[in-house]
Amino acid sequence: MKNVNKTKKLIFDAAIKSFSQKGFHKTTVDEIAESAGVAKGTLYYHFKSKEEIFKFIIDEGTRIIEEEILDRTEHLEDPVEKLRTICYVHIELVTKHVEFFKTILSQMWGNEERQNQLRDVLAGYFKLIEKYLTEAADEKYIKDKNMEIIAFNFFGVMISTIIYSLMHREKNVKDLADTFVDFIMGGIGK
Amino acid sequence: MKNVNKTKKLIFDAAIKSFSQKGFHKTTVDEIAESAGVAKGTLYYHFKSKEEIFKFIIDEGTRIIEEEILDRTEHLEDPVEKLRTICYVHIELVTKHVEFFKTILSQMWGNEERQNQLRDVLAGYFKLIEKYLTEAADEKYIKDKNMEIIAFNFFGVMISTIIYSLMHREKNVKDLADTFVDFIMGGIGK
Amino acid sequence: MKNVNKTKKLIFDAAIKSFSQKGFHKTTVDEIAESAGVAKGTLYYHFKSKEEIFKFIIDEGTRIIEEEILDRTEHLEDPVEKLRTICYVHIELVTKHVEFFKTILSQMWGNEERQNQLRDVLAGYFKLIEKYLTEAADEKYIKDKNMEIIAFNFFGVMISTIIYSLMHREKNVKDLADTFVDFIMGGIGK
Amino acid sequence: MKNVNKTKKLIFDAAIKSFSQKGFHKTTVDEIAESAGVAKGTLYYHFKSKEEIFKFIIDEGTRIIEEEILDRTEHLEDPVEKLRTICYVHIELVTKHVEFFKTILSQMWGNEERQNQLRDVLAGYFKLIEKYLTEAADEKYIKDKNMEIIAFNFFGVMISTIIYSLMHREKNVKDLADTFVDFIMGGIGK
DNA sequence: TATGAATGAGGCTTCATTCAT
DNA sequence: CATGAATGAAGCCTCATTCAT
Repeated sequence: MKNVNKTKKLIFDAAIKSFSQKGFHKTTVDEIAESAGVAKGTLYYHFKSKEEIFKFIIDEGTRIIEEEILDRTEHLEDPVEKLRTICYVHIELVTKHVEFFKTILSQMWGNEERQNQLRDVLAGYFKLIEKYLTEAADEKYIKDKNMEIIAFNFFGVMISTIIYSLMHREKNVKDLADTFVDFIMGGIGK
Repeated sequence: MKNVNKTKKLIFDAAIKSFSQKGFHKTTVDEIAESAGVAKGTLYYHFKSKEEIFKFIIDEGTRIIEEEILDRTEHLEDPVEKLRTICYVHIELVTKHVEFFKTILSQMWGNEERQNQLRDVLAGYFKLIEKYLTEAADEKYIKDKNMEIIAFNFFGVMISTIIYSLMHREKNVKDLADTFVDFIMGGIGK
Repeated sequence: MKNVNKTKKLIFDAAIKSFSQKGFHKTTVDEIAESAGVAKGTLYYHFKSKEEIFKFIIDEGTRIIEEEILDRTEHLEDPVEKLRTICYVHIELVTKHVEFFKTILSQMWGNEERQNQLRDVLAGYFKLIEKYLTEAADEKYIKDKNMEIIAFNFFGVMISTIIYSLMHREKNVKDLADTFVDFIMGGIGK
Repeated sequence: MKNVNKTKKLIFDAAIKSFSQKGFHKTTVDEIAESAGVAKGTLYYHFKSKEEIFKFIIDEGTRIIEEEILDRTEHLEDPVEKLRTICYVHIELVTKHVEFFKTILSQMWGNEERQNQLRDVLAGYFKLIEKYLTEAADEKYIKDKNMEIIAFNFFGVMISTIIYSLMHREKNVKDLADTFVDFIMGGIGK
């Protein structure tokens, strides 16, 4: 993280924890401050507003995810293998940072400024997935479709996997990932 | 709708409109009352609380959706045709009631009482999709997988379609539905 | 006062007292509420904001002053007599509502919205004085000058009288008024 | 200025600018520090408090004004000419330092310690005007009245000129000054 | 001398809910 | 059934001041 000293990190950690567990609106600034072990004023010294904290978290979060994906895929040659790896990485990340994803999912539907910004950030992330899909299609490994919407579908299946594990407290990453990949690659038809 | 007189219906309509456009927390009781053209006290005469109104909407909404699905599929014989129709119906419904779905999507992730109840309602709805999937699998029309998780994936792809149309203001229901079905049935692999 | 029920009047009275004694910024909403004997929420039920209360007071105050002036002058024929009476009325009012005038005087110099509005209200009041001055000039009772600026000077002399009585705790209205009138009418030159 | 090194002067200049434009309460210490180009801590090294800065400005400001008046009048013999010059000097100063005067005018009405001190300073300034008036009266050049209150009226007319120029954005110093002198010397009566 | 991160009291405002009519 | 005035807890944010470096 850049431009982040110790105190700001404390606030960041406290905030992501609260936002994830209780959502944006239910999380109070007092709570974050107390949880971070700093005074409320300190929080406002480092962030302009509650919204600003949220945005900072989203930015950092997506950055971390994108980095992880790059790290894990750049040494791979086979496009399909890359996609498969992306699936695995996603399931891992989602399982590891469930609360972070829930925060995003609860905030991406409205029309408040914060929510529009969130969708902008996500758009960049979708573009990344789209890039990988296009590469695979270019080399004839997958169907040549409207890759933009396919990228969204990819995201959708991932979401559904979260919901499933949420509702069933399923923690077996390997199984989840395999089902994910199967579905993505082959659909349900015979 | 049962046990719903004229005034209660007014409140219901106003509430769904507000929740859809602004989310649960950002919608105020004053707003609903004003939009419904009744006094705030009246609203509390018909509903115990703001949460109660929300729950009422969710219950009614899912009931309507389920009814629509049944109406449109019960005369069909071919299981795959049924699934295909469900896809179409969903895209239609989502496009028609996009605000209602956004409301659900923003509220299904947290751990507040209201949100847990919402997930319970959704569980019933997932079961319905699962039933159709199982029927199709039983008759060897589709792959025989863990139908529970497939039902969730089905939901996920639908969500992603909402996001896509949200971000691109795409309104062509036919195209969206076709992409949806293709993806569901065949995945992306060659 | 119009559209003012009992509670709103209570708030009005409490607010004018506080604003006058402590100025706009030093007066807290809690204070007004407590002094009015109502809950803070009640205050916001009747007024949109602290600024709104202030504006309401200014509007009512100037209205009362203008009414008093009209009441006391409309039966008079002689223009100079009218002016003289206006002087008396002003000194009386200022003496009676010293705190109200101090509030105005402390708030009329800045560029905040509230302060611009205040000056707009005062402009109307200045116009009233100007009207009387012009009448007197038309009938050759006083010098024919730029009556607009003379109206302001009139106001200025009044202010200075407040300052004087403020600093010397002078309460003799009659004497103050006579000095006021003398100065206005004849200046200091021989 | 005495005991004023470079840094303190920077703060002084920044503070007077801010106080003038936004008033005492609306001006923040951060703002002054930033505008002065120093850290907030530095500001507190040179001044004990925000109030202290304000007081320092008032003291310096009135000192400068008094000096200017003395400079411009001490070589004059004729008392009336002196008064006339004082009028001109005032209008010039007010026009030149309009923000400084607005600051004073907004702060001279309350009962906070700072405001009481301000009135004390002003009292000295009024005494100066009174001195000139008394001299002129002694030599039979102007009416022999209660010179104390006349000094205040003098101030009042000056204030009204500020208001006028504020409201009309009138910048013609010469005209304003002439009207000022005329009014002071001859009043409005015929 | 100078800095700027940290503080926390205190301010304004919102809003779900109640209750007397 | 319906009303709407009243409530007060709780939320977000500001800002003068302090203090360790």
